[in-house]
Amino acid sequence: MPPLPRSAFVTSRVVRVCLLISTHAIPPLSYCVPDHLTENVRVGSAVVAPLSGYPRLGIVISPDDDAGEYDLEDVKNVVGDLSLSQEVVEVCCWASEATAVPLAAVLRSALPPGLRMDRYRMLSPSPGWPWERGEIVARATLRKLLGEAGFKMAERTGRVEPSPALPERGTTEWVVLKDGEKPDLRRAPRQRALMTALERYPDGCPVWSLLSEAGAKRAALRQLVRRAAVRLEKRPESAPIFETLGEGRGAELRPFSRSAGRVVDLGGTWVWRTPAAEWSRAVAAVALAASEGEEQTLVLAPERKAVEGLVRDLRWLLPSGLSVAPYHGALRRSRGSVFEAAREGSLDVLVGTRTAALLPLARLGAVCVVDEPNDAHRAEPGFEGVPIHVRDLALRRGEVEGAGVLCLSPFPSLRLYAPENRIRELPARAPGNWPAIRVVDMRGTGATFSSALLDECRRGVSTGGRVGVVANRLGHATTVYCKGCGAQRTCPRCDLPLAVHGDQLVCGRCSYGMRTSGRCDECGSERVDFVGLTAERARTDLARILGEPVGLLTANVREGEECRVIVGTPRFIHDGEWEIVIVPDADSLLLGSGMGSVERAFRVLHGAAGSARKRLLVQTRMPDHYALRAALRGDYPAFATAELPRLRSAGYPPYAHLAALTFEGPEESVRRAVESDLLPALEAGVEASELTPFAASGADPVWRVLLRSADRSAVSRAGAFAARQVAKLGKSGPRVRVDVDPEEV
DNA sequence: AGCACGCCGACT
DNA sequence: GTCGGCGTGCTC
Repeated sequence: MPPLPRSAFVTSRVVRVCLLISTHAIPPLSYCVPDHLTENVRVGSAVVAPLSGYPRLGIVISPDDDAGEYDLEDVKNVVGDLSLSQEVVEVCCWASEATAVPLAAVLRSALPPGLRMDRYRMLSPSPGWPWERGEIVARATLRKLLGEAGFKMAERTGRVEPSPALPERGTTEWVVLKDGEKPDLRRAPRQRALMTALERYPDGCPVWSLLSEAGAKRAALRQLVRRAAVRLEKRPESAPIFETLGEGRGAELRPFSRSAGRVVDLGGTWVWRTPAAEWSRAVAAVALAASEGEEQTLVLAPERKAVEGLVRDLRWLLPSGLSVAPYHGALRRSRGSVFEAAREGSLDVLVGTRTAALLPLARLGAVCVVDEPNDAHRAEPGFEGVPIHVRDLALRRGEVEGAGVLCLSPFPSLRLYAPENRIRELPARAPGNWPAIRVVDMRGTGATFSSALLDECRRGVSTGGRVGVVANRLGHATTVYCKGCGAQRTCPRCDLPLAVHGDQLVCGRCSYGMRTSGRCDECGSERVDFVGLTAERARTDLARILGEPVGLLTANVREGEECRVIVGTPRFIHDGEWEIVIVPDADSLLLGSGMGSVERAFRVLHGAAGSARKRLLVQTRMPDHYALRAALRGDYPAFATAELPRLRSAGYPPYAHLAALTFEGPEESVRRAVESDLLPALEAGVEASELTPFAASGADPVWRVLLRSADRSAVSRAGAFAARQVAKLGKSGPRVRVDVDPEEV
């Protein structure tokens, strides 16, 4: 059972408030709590507090009993509907420290997104103003009628104060069945599917939901409107909170309930190596176990699509009487009501993307991180969201809120799985099917495609099966290796693969650089080449040789989906169903220069095997590579045992922590910021790489410094320090992005 | 001397 | 985020 919550009410007269101004320049400030507010102010409360005489919004982050001899201002008011839980505040404070992101920015991501921060409450209107006391008015309206100076005066004198509003409800288009004669739909299967689905909803159904349920396009619906079988109408957007519908389907969850029960009953962090096909049932079992103890479950999935799939599955898997809601960016305005339901405790299961990781839940019982190693679980630094992997937030939340945390993946990230983390493991579940494996040794061949590969494609095509060809991700840093012997250019100091930056080979760890040379150091061959077969090239070459159209599936391109042979990036091949899967260039995966590239290679190969029904063919010049061998056997523990010591000796997470500082600006200013400000200020135990030029995207050159330490908080402190220094230089100075423990360097 | 402008630090 | 203080540099 989770521990009882500590008393959240603040007894002290002074509290520390983090104003919601995202800058490194304003630390949390102390304010007095006036008597009439003591009942309402607690850790997590959203309050109005003055800064330079202006009322601002902030979150109470702690009591402050020993607040020096300061002449403190009073907290002006408490904003209802917005407060966070004490536990979420604690996790936010930790996340701010861990990521070097201002606390205000982290707190914002725990508040409902789409919050209208430009709303003001009319406290005491001047005579003649067209507003009533208590009315909510937009800032723009106030400015227009009062003028800039008049508005500021109104703020200063306390006639208005900020009062953020939850996003207003929008409207949704609904389909309603019309009375009367049904049209003849014998030759219109799509329309028929729509009608059958719609008959289950006598009161109508939102268009988007009906279309996805019936698997139909808008065109089919339009036909039905024309035939007067249905009509469309706008209705106020309803909260996307769904009742569960499962009846007597408990049998499907039974194989999972024992493990799920352990997570919920014992708490703590768990990994469960489970194939993707079972995630919905595993999550449902956890949610069911939590709901039996009257607790809520937070499910975190990497993308919107995965969220929606899980919501759909959970509706049917969980017994009726529970509620499930999705939460992701695309839901826009309707997120407000989900936020509210989660916070007040009326929602049983919330399934969301990383934007939901910090959402306050009244009685959090379990957190599930679905597809744990997926990079999409982490926001890119500099974009919306806190640049930290959801798994790290979930672990911390579980600890603070006394909730069980379950990470699901057939191959958890090693930074999670490392035994030093003392994370418990549930009995792994084997994939239902493992294909026959064929490894083609490409040593001594200059060809891209072996005859075995081409035979396999032809066989697949002739027997009517689908063939999936895994190509590498596009635009990733490549390395250089010898096509004769398979030897790779490595850093003489670190023995890690060198990455290509223009005509330079650069070590991602120590910034050692050398020029590319055309000859192999090992065998003298001149067949030194860039690693990496791009998806487009694989597609055109294969199509030419096979004399057969070949499809292409990547994040940006979807072409020829009906083809028998399809080249795709790992994600799209893993999600598909294939008779035969081919990895034509395993080496570019195994030889990647990044710290996680071997781990990623393992996942791509393991995942490729998992998505092949009959056969997996892999071309390589390193047939004995430990990661390749372990992946093709589906042996994750063997891989972890081999790879973890490598991570340790290379000084990568979880054994050491990195902060990647990316500066943008003229060389001189960047050098000054790094060499005279940052480097002398580094704590003992934090080492810095040299300042290296980095691929520039805009007008200004981009530079990168890596900080490394065994102590995670030391690198993030250094990162925050750099951010503060650069913030002081203002617009004229360089810009910096801090990425603590990036998934990739 | 008097004023515009920009940088810097304080604000609790 | 917003303001005021202060230095610089230019003008009357």
